[in-house]
Amino acid sequence: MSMHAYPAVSLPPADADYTGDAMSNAKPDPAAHGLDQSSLSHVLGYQLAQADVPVKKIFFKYIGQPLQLRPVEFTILMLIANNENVTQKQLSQALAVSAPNITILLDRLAERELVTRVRNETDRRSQHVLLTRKGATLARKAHEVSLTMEQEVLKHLSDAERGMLIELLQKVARHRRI
Amino acid sequence: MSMHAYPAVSLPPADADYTGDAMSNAKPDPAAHGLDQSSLSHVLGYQLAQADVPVKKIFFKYIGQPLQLRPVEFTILMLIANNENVTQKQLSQALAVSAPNITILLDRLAERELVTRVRNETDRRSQHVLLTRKGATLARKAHEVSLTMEQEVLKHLSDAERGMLIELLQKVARHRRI
DNA sequence: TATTGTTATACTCTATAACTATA
DNA sequence: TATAGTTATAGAGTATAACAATA
Repeated sequence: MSMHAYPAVSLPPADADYTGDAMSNAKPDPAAHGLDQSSLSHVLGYQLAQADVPVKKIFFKYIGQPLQLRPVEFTILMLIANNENVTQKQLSQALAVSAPNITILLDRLAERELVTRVRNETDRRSQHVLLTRKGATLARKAHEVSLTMEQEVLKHLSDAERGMLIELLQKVARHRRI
Repeated sequence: MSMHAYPAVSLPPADADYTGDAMSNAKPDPAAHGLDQSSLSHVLGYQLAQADVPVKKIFFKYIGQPLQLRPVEFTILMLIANNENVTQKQLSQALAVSAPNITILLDRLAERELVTRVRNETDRRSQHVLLTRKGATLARKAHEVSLTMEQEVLKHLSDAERGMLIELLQKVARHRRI
């Protein structure tokens, strides 16, 4: 009656019969705050959420605070910067953010004069979203900072581990294609 | 000032700088929805959000809907089930959820008669959170289902890859200080 | 004075429906 | 009739401050 479908590697904390006392572990997870998390160690969603805590904190330190950008806003700027004539519909689909939410997000960015909307003349229902000069400058800065930020996020991982982590996450994300 | 999660985004191309590894033969995906997302491929928070999309979807199918538990509620039940005399403060820290939010979450679980609070007699400021009989039954069921759920979440990964992914996420989570 | 937990408040994200303007 | 985008609204999540009880 094994709890884990996959083989234990070096770090995972406990096995199926582990019932008590998280502190008896040689390397207790600091994130656990002394709690036994063995019944959650196989739950990917839990591990994603735990990993997201320091990642968000570091994002806020490097980009959120200094550049006044939330993650979704940062992502939108990156996508607009790298895609000519992107429409709101495309952003909505690519970001899996509802159309009303995209409207509100772009309203806010437009109010800060970071983006503008230009009506698509070949199909006047849609609009192209563009960076202003100010927006392009901020996007460039944000991308630059993101490179430094990732060094802190992943500083305890080797280059091979970083690549492996990204690749495995993308493999999981591939489910979304369904 | 609240930070909202990275948006759910479709797959970006694989990291071009990653020199590869025998463990995975993943190849770059065609840009989703015709958008170039390469400027985000190195951003871990973005990759976490992507992976979280199918993970959440499958969670709701297996646990969220059938057992009427949101992810944070599921997690709380698991932690209470495996930790005697856990306090709200411990839950708050372990889950990185604010104290007021823990209060509200436990209020809701208590209203469903899944948990009870018992004043700690040695330090009457704190309370121990316990599962009721009904809560223990639900927690057992939820844990059982979570094992099946993970098989679907990770069905595209080999056993070695699953272990590696969990291990790497825990390594990132270890950044947490507090 | 500090800590545990609660209450109150405000702001954000999300989901949905209804609306417009175009096609 | 279908699509792109907007507006309106309600629900849920979370952050913060102020507060109570206890240490």
